[in-house]
Amino acid sequence: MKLERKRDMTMADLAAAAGVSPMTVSNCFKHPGKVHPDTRQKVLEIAAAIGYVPNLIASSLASGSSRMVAALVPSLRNSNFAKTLQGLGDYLHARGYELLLAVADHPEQEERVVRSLLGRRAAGIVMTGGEHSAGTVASIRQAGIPVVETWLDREPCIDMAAGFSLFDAARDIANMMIAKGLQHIGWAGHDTPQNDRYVQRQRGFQQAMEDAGLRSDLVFAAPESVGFATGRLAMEALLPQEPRLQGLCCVTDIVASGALFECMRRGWSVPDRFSVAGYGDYEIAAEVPPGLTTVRTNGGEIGRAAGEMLLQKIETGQVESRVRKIPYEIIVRRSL
Amino acid sequence: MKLERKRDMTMADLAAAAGVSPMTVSNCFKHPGKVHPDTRQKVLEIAAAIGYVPNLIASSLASGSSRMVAALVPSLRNSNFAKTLQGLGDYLHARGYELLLAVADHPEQEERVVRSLLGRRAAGIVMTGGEHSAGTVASIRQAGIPVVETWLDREPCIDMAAGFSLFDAARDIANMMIAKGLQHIGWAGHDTPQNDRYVQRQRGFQQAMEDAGLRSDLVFAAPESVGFATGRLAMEALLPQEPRLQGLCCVTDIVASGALFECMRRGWSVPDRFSVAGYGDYEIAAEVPPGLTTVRTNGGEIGRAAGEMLLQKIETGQVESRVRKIPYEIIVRRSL
DNA sequence: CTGAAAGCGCTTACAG
DNA sequence: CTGAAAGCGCTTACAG
Repeated sequence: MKLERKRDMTMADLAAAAGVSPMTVSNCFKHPGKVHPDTRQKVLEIAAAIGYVPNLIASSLASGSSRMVAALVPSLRNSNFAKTLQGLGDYLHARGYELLLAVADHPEQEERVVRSLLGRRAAGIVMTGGEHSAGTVASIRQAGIPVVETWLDREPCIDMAAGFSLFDAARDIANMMIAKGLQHIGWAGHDTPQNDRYVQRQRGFQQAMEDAGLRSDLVFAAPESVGFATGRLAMEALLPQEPRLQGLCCVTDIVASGALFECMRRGWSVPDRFSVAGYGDYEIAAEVPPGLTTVRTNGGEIGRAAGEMLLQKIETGQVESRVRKIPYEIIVRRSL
Repeated sequence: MKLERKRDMTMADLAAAAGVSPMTVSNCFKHPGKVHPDTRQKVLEIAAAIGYVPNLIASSLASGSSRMVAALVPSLRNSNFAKTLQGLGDYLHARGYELLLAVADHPEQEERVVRSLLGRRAAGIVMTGGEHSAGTVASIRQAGIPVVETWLDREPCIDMAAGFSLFDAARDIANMMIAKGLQHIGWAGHDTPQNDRYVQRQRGFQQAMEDAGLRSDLVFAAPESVGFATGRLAMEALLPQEPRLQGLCCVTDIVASGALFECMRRGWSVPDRFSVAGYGDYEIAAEVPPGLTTVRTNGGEIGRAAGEMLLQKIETGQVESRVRKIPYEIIVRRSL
């Protein structure tokens, strides 16, 4: 007994049903202006009636264009990336492109995913950050596909970049703590040399401390993933090192909220007894008592800009500027 | 002047370079056992050397199989979905399938996205929840593609389902509040009849209250999106209605955390002055003082189960059981 | 405005 | 173990 594969309804079937040639059907969808209104209406009606769904795989192969852009993020749990993806998706959809989402949180997986995206002939790729394995970069270069790296505003980049300087933003908020008169400030971050986005922030903090002639080595680097617990652990680790510790500069608002929670548990008033700075301006920043002073980034705009650059490059082969700066700002609340 | 489209390196190119026929090349990748080890090694070496990337679009068209499963989520900001996607992705990748992620947060967008997924001939679809527009359901049925609806454990479903009863879980935790002796309990949720997952939870809460002979209409439904602010707004709205209010049962841990923040601001001790129940056991539940009692769901397992059912259906045409129950549990901390 | 023919880059039986 | 031929469902110049 042989399993017969169910055959999809095809353009030829629709053409037969409508009494026209397949290529007239094709034109009805792709170049409506080229076919007589009556013919078009009839074809479209019959298509709807019989439930014809154009095979986009065949379409891509024949046309050599997938009209599909891929976005690669390291994690789905970060609301910043969610905003970037939203901004990117909205831009692409409005222009008839689709967004294919892929997740890769370590270099090996990234290489696998990139190969697959290239295999599916994505029209362009949006990546997160600027750290990629040599294999990934080589595949992309070889394929000659347009790429935008996001949360980055510097060259060298593989192709294009949209974002801001994570280093500058962290330095700015650390400087704000210093300007408040704090002298003993710690950093709560993540021990991951792979994650360049975290490394940049830590360096920005340290630069500010050094420039002010303050101790810059009160650094807690979470060994595992970074989260609410990191804020608590940082305080537990740093206070014994420096009992005069007056504040904590955190790699994300989540970590900062965890530090605020720890202050509540200890009954420490914020900012009188202890100050906390965040990064990201997540929703929690405005709600957690007493309100978190933080860096507001514009993830949505980064996504939109990435989409714009990518489509420009895809459609014209070039782009106005390879690097687009998306400003950040510091939002002052009551935690420092 | 004519723009010449850059041609990809093709299997024929690789075959020529290796001195074999294209179909031997194809076999090297797809059926390695069918080709002599020496030949295979040579082909693979040359492929790597010249940077050949198989065209998966052509492959899909020729073979009639995309080996690509699509997942549709309403939002990227929910860490529960992130876990489901992770569980699903891991399962699929281990079996040579890939995960295509799509986001749709309203019916209209869902229909568009589903049409596109069908057009790209996804091998199966994982959806979130059980509420879908008639158009979406019709397209899916017409295509005859396997579908798993997640966060659901009931029939009727379009095809298959994996999850638990959101209603039961909410009723259970409300019953726990009642068992503690609380009599005046409010609900903090979302005003969205479209979001069946929220509606089910609210009904579960109300059922518990009614069964206990208590007032079940102390309900706050956030008009906009639901978040930390919702917890605060619910308290502000419900307290005037019922000054004896003793606790709040919340649609998510985020909302519950917002309520805890409001208690801190008011200087109300939890749970003595006020009790709070969450839903989801997000990371914040264990960290926010004094610890949130909540429903722990198993998003990762839901994703894995969905993948398992889907591949079974894709590969064998049938499935052991159309509905798979994934248990939840109540995690007791100190907020009630 | 409409259509016959060739081709996109693979895979699938089927022979050798 | 290897390969010539047909075909997957579209689109693309090119004629009519």
